[in-house]
Amino acid sequence: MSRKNLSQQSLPPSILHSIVQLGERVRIARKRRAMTMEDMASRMFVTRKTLARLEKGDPGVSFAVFASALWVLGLEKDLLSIAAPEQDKIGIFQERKRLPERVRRPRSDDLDF
Amino acid sequence: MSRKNLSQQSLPPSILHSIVQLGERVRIARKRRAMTMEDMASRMFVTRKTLARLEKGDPGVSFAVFASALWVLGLEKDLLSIAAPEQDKIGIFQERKRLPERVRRPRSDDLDF
DNA sequence: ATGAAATGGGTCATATTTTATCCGTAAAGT
DNA sequence: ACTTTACGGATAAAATATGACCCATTTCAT
Repeated sequence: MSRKNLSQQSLPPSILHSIVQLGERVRIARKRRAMTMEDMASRMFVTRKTLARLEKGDPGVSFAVFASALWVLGLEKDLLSIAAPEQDKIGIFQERKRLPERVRRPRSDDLDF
Repeated sequence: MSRKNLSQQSLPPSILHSIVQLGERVRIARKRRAMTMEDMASRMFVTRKTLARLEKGDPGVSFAVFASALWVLGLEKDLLSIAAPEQDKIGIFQERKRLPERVRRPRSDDLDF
């Protein structure tokens, strides 16, 4: 009903800071490429104001807007450096912790290799 | 008025693919940490359904939701590997191209160093 | 095998984003 | 210096995301 807790409000400050910083980076990259906000926004299929919100670090912009910006800037491959399973130290450690002390031989009939 | 062109519709397939892939990565990281969707969602201050949309690769989820997920997973530092100005090859190249052939000495009175 | 718990999916109400447009200001190029 | 233009801010309307609550199904541990 009331949607009391949107991420925007109770957003950890460190996250908000990261988002603001990413906005600044998008702006820097755009300027380096000598694109106006209008130009870039149209290539992203959004309006100038939406791009402005992104560059300002508004946490409410959709992920698609952010991804589109990276795409227009030619930086879309950066996306896939996020949460890569093979780099996830915590995840790998946790996974190992769940392995059993001793392995049990399967019940002879369901050998799947 | 009509909001004809939302990013969701005219979204380059390669971007959509990246978003879907990121969703899968979030799901993998969550499972590795043995968290239920309900558990993780509550730590993110969102509902289970919103987290489900994220893991499914819905481009419409807000950037805050995505960032919160990374934060809960302990992967928030990954965010800052995106669009880093000092790694932006295209940007650096474009910037250099804009430098003038020859530098002009400033008009003597406005030396700012 | 069995039962509890996790996940998937639908609907409705509401908050928020996004668009479109106008105008003022600041900045850049000539 | 001047003129063009990019940028920033307010508004209203439409589209969408999000939350809350429902139940069905699957998955997991015992």
